[in-house]
Amino acid sequence: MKKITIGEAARRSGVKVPTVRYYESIGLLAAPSRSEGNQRSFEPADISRLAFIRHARELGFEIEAIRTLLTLQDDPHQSCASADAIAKARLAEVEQRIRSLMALKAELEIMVEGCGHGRVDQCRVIEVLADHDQCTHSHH
Amino acid sequence: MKKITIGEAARRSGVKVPTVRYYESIGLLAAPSRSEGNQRSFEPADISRLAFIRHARELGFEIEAIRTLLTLQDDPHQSCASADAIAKARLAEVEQRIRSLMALKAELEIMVEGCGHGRVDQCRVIEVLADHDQCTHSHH
DNA sequence: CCTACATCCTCTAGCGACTAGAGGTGCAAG
DNA sequence: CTTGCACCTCTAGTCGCTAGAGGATGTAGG
Repeated sequence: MKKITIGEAARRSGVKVPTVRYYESIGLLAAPSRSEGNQRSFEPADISRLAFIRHARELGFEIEAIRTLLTLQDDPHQSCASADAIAKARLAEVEQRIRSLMALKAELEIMVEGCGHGRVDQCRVIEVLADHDQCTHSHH
Repeated sequence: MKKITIGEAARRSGVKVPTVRYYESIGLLAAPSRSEGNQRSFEPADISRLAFIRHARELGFEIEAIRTLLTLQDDPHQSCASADAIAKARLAEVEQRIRSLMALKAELEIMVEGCGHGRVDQCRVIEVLADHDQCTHSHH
């Protein structure tokens, strides 16, 4: 088998080189074998694992959640109830975050629209920040 | 004038006690005068400033942006162009983040719906994570 | 006045998930 | 053989706090 260097692994998985080493250091990725010159030599399976991690991170899963998802992947006979629960929890988080950001968006739009582009003492941006009661929503 | 303790200031502004000290340490809030026993003694203006900071943080502004907004508030004769620019930039960020989260939401929903609640080797959650090509959107 | 207790003080270290940099070694091409 | 990139380890920094240690101060009741 051909040796996959860390740079190659990074390029193929889309995870940065220092991040690969970081994942190894926290035990998310098994320590690969080393070449004579002490350089890491990865297997194709490591690339898949890194891609899995990267994808999960992009979806906003936390490292500990990914650790659980990975142990599930490692043992395909387990029930996928935990995977389902993790994904559902993440979905709920995302939905909550979207709602919250929509409220922020509305408030920021009011601030920006109200700005007369004059001096600060007439600026709605500063004014709204200073006085919470001017918020349309009591979201936060 | 009556002395406002840090606990009182925290309660009135909605900023936690250690956070008030932290804001002072990074120069976001001027160091208040001290009592005989070396305890901080705040002015009403400090409470307003803290409330301003808190509100801006809730809206997701970064500390450095808030620092700029505060210097604008301190000098009301300045043009509010920078305040406007900061708020606009934040609005753009929020809009981008919402778009991104909507895409995530869609993907998570597909994962969760596809889960047959059986074993991991038939689980759509794990499967989608392992294979990025199964994503409906190429958002990330 | 004494005691209990809450609140205050400073300082350091930790969180998550990396990222940056120093200082050194390995390796392949020209 | 030398150039130059990729690799190695290790430490420290990022952001915005938060937690805890260990001690001083302030207040209310007995």
